[in-house]
Amino acid sequence: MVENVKLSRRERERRRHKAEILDAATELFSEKGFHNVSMNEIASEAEFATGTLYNFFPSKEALYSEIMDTVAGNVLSVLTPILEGPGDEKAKLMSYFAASVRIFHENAAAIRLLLRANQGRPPTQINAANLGENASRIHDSVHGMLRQVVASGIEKGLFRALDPDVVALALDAALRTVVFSVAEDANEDALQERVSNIEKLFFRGILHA
Amino acid sequence: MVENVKLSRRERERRRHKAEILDAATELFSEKGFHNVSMNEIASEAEFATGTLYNFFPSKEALYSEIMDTVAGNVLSVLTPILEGPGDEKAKLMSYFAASVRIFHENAAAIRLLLRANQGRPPTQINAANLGENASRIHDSVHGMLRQVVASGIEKGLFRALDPDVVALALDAALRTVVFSVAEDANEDALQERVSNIEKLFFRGILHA
Amino acid sequence: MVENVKLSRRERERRRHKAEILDAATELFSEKGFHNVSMNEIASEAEFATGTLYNFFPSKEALYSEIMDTVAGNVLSVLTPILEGPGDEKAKLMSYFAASVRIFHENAAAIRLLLRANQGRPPTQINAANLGENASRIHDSVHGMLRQVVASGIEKGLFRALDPDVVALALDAALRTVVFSVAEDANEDALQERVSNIEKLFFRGILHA
Amino acid sequence: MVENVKLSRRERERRRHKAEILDAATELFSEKGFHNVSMNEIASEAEFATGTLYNFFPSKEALYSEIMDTVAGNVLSVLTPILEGPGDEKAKLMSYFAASVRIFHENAAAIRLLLRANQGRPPTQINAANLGENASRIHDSVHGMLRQVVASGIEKGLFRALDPDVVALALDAALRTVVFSVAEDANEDALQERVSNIEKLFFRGILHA
DNA sequence: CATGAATGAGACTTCATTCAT
DNA sequence: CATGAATGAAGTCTCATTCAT
Repeated sequence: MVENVKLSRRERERRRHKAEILDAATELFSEKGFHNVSMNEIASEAEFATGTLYNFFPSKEALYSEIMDTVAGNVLSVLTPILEGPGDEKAKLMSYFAASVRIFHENAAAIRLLLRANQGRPPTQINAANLGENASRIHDSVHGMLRQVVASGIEKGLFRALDPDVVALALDAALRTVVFSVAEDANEDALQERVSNIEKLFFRGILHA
Repeated sequence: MVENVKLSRRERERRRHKAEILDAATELFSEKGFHNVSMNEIASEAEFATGTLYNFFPSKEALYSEIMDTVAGNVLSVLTPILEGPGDEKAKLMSYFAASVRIFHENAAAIRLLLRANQGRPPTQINAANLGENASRIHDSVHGMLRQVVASGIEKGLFRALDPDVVALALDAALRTVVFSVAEDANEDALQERVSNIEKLFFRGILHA
Repeated sequence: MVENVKLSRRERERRRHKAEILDAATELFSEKGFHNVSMNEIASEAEFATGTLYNFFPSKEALYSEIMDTVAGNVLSVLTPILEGPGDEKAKLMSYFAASVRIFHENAAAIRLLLRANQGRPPTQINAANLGENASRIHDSVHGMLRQVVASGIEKGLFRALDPDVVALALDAALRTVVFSVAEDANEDALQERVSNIEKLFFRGILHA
Repeated sequence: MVENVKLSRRERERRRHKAEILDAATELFSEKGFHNVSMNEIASEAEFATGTLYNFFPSKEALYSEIMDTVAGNVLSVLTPILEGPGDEKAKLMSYFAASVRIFHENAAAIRLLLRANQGRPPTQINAANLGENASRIHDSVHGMLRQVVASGIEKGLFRALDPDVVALALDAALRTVVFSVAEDANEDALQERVSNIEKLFFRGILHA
């Protein structure tokens, strides 16, 4: 990003402050849930005054949304090239598994929040309007790509002829659940070990004998 | 239920009213989430005055808890005999799949609520105290029984030697997600069709060739 | 009272029930204060349904008032003949002391409530309207009679020429405070012993050498 | 108070606002009693929004408590040096009388509230917990010091051998009652005149002939 | 009269948001 | 931009009172 070059001190500070707020909010939301965290609490954790938050975000929901957008961007920027790039379907799925584990360790709190925001498909959870829609969008995106990979694998005769939608759903759900079944501070090896079980399970399940 | 015989009209009305409140609350909670539903809203939906709710439940949380307890009881009363009863492991899992589909159609709104309350393992979502603990308990119960079935199948040489904990987690997550991926008013056949895909996927994945 | 003779069973029951409610209420009010006792609580303690209370008293305040009126009647019916009857002033005061002690043991809870309701002269305590006015009335009555006795004693040259209003106030306050400084279940002898100290104190204070 | 020097405008305003709230609350509580005053009423009287009160006091009870603590501090800071300082017992009592009158004129509303909160010894009046405990503490403190003075006077042969506990109780009760028997806006001379009657009464009552 | 569920006004309290400094 | 006191709408819960049975 070329823009980094010409940032004034003011602008750099501004970004740093915004990031501090986002970090504090992510941590608190992840820990206690959207409704059990007040703006005062976030401000205090970020070491700013309450009003300052409103210089960066027009509302509590906007702050929440921005967290979601950020993590969604992170996740998609990693997963999209893998799932939509070149390569055979089995390899894509393997990369997807590996990448998911990595992303978890980088964005633990935010992802935990993301996952919790919108479990299945159902309506909004955060508020009646549309707070969870970002989370939904990323789920849908990943799910769509995953389904495409599966469908394509089936077409090529690589995978068994199961409903790609169901397979993608199951794959994603199982992976996410297992990844988040380990404590947040678990070491990555333990996690890898667990995930490899899912790989074995699924590959045998979908691959043609 | 023999007990019904001896109930006074008063008592019968009281139970009916309580049930009406529970139904209204379940519907609203499921739709909008715990924090986005007010007691006034529930009362209004149930066609009672606000204060009336407090003749049945000491607090909003207690009302929520009772919904959770009820659905937990329903689910466990169906699943426990299946998973802990007699029979070989493969048959148990098949029954588990079938039963899950059936329970969904009976308790749709409440289960949707249950599932959403506490996704993975993480801390509470509803409030800092322990509102989601019922949901957790049932997840843990089902997961434990499932893991036991898997472990037992592995011991007998029926299943491949994968981590039973991971397998149980994946199985449960995939099933739940798929079940709830269909619209609430979907017909049962479509659901069965989708679930049968999971069966095929998993059985091939875990059964010894 | 002749009326007792011809009371139907119905009427006798009614009175008994009313008395039971009054007793329960007196006990509770005395213990926890007017605002910390609910009508449900009183009903429950008296072993009646909530609505039944309203067959006897039009409101919570009326119930409270009736307690006050009753105890006021009791107190005045004992004290009035003593303070306004015949006899010299010193003897009247001595009888007043003795009678006060006796009344306490008979109406402990209610009097405790009475005393607490309206301490000095000041405005209402119970509610903005006039709930404490009964308590005020009896205070004023007793105080007036006492002042009259003192004034009369001064006129006759029996007592020192102090302000009768102040003397009456001090006498009454000191006596009440001392009487209620002993535990509710204290034995009467201890109480008598304490009160005799007040007698000595006051008589020396007001009698001419 | 040197500390005032370094207070920021913000801090000064904050203190002023807090004082305004306390004043409004004291006035209202004193007039109508704790339970008959709502937080909205206090806010309105103090010309703030309801929520603002909670920036200063965590609860209505805390607000009440702070009033009590303040007046208790005022009273004790004046009375303690007098009753526990040097000097003979008769002089102490005379100073105590004079000081009580003075304190009344300075803290009228609050003291009225204090006196009313807990009349004799009995349980709590304000709420079941312990709201009145401050009032109790100061009563007990003053009473204890007074008793000590009386006991000491008796030992020295200055006072007659009466029960010091009873004498202290009577003294305190009589004084308080008389002090509060005058209208809040009475002039101090009238009050002094009344109190001097109590002095004469008591000193003749307790002093050895 | 007795019952006790239902009512709904009103109390306390929280918290997202604003704004003067 | 930063501050943090002020705001006031909204939420949970209590309780005196009513009324159909």
